[in-house]
Amino acid sequence: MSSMPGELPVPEMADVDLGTVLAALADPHRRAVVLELVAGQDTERACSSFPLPIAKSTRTHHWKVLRQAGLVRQRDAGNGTFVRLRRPEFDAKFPGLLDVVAELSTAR
Amino acid sequence: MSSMPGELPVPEMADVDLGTVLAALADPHRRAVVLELVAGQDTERACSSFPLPIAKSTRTHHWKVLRQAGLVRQRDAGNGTFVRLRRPEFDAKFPGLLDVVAELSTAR
DNA sequence: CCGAAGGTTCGAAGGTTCTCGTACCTGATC
DNA sequence: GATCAGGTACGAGAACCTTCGAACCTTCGG
Repeated sequence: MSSMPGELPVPEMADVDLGTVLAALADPHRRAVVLELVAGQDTERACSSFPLPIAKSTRTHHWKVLRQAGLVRQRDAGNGTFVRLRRPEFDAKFPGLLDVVAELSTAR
Repeated sequence: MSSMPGELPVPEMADVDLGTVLAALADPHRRAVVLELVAGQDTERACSSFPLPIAKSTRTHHWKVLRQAGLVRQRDAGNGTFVRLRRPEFDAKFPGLLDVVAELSTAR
């Protein structure tokens, strides 16, 4: 569990389980978010910038799931929070997974 | 829904949703089964040949989930049932997914 | 015919997930 | 200071998932 000022705690990548990752990616809302993050390279994005048709508290829940699955890192800036993929880290542990899922979500 | 003599019904591959697939693969027991099937190429295997530490009725449940996720085809031979991956079909719709997940489940 | 092996169906318990509303907090803006 | 936008924490409900046991079915081997 690393935690810097404003950084919400995330699990060590070594402790992240594949099953947890797949479960996190199974939800359409979360997959949509991850898809946008992948598309935007590893840039940081405001959490409020995702057009999810769900309540505020539900969004908070989904961010938590994504954090705990090791997919994203979240920074609290007082007003507004920001997310970014744990890109190099995640790919080191699960090479190819993010790209394949992003590819499959986009292509039809 | 195709169904031949002894073949349990499976969804059309076109109707299979990525979320459903990822959810199916999120479970450790089911992932273990899929992993073995991938390792054994696309050979058919007896359902009873998988060393799962769970009750009979629970196994039945998991086979159903895997069938409905479009991952396997199951044949009922009176005594004993048999499974095989829907390999060429599945890869056509979700290229790379099965290989990546199998790879990530094996390597550690 | 009888039993054992392999499976399905059913119902139920226990846990988890997704969802929401309400209350509350923090920074920026008026 | 009041207000607003963005978020979190908490509690609750509905739905779903995993699991099991009990009852039942079918086939094969004696």
